[in-house]
Amino acid sequence: MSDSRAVGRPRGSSRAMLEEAAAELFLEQTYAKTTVGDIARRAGVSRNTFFNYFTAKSDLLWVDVDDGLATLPAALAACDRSAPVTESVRQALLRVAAGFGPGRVPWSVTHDQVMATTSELAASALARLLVQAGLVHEFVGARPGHAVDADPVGRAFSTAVVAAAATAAAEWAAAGVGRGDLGPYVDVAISPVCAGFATVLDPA
Amino acid sequence: MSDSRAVGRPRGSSRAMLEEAAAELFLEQTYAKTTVGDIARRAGVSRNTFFNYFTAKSDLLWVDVDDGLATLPAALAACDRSAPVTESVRQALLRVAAGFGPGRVPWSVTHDQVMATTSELAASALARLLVQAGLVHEFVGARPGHAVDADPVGRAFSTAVVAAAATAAAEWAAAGVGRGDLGPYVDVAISPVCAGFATVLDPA
DNA sequence: TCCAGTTATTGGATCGAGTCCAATAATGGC
DNA sequence: GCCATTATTGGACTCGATCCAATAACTGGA
Repeated sequence: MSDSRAVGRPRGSSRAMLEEAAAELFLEQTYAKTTVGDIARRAGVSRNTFFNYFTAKSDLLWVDVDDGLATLPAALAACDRSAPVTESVRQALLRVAAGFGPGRVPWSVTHDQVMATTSELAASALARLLVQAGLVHEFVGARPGHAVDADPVGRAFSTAVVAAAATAAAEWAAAGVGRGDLGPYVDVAISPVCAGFATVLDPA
Repeated sequence: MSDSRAVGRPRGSSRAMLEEAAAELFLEQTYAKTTVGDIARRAGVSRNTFFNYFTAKSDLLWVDVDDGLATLPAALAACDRSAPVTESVRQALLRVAAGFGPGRVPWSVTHDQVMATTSELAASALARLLVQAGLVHEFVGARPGHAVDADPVGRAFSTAVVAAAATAAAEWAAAGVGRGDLGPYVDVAISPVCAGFATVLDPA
């Protein structure tokens, strides 16, 4: 799991450079009015190099979010396996949410300018949502004692709980200065979902 | 609310023509490999004319879905206002789902070929999901006795329940031949969500 | 019949995201 | 110095989407 970057031409650029350049430009102009070419130029690299680091321009809106979301698998794995599934998922999501304090608000949601980019943002948003829901569903399905025929229910739960959490995150970000931590927002949003599915998913 | 198409040059083409042309091409080639130009050519119109009828190529994946979703406002309005909110929403969604029988499976979900188009489909999918969630949320918020400070909860409920319904629809479509009506799928998926939020949203 | 207003259709130009490929640069190991 | 490996680059290309000006087809009225 080490670098394994001992051979070949060393990178002359970095993700961070591009992220910084993009952040500047998104402030100066809008997200929409900033082209990939602009970002690459300011970062001092070729347009193609940009696509060596990011698969899409919209990735830049999610750098912070993706960092946070990356902790979900670990949070799920660290759960007490004797607790009810819904409770485990709830705690895992809260743990992920705990990673976001008032100061750490991702690009995708803060600046209203960005929000104008509805369609492109929607695409990238759902992509992430589905990935997280998939992780949760995998976790739910792996629990011993989980009935196979309850799978549709598990999938519904996974999607619903992640969607609720995402909604909470959106409200938190929109709350502006004075929003506290993300945790409480998520708690309020996902607890009813977990409670509702508890009777169906958790062994009697 | 009548035609009001008495003046001006009459349309030489129609949405239906383009939809048919697209359906043929999606079968022959993939969705991905079919360009807007292809569709327009087969329909016998200009490429620009296509964009007079549809705002995006992806709209074609959702013609059936959009028809069905259009009935949601009416279904919500027709609800018994004395019943608990969560129950009203549940019934409204089930009524919308009832519009989809085994024979009526929309393009967006049936053919696996289409599913390959993840990103473009995701964009259009979330757009629709958010619209429906917005409608539900509006409905929930308009209920008398709905506490204003419960608004975040209402929003979480709206998003979660719509997401669960969408998941159910996806499973239903993926079930292949022999899938029955959409109703039962949706019922199983959204009932726990409604139950979970009932204690929080419905007046004690 | 001619004209004005209205709407539909069209061609052409333009932009920008994303992909592909072949050439080249910079490293480490031999 | 040669080789395998990896990063970077330029260029060409496709395609979705937008914009604009021109034109076609209809209406009603003078």
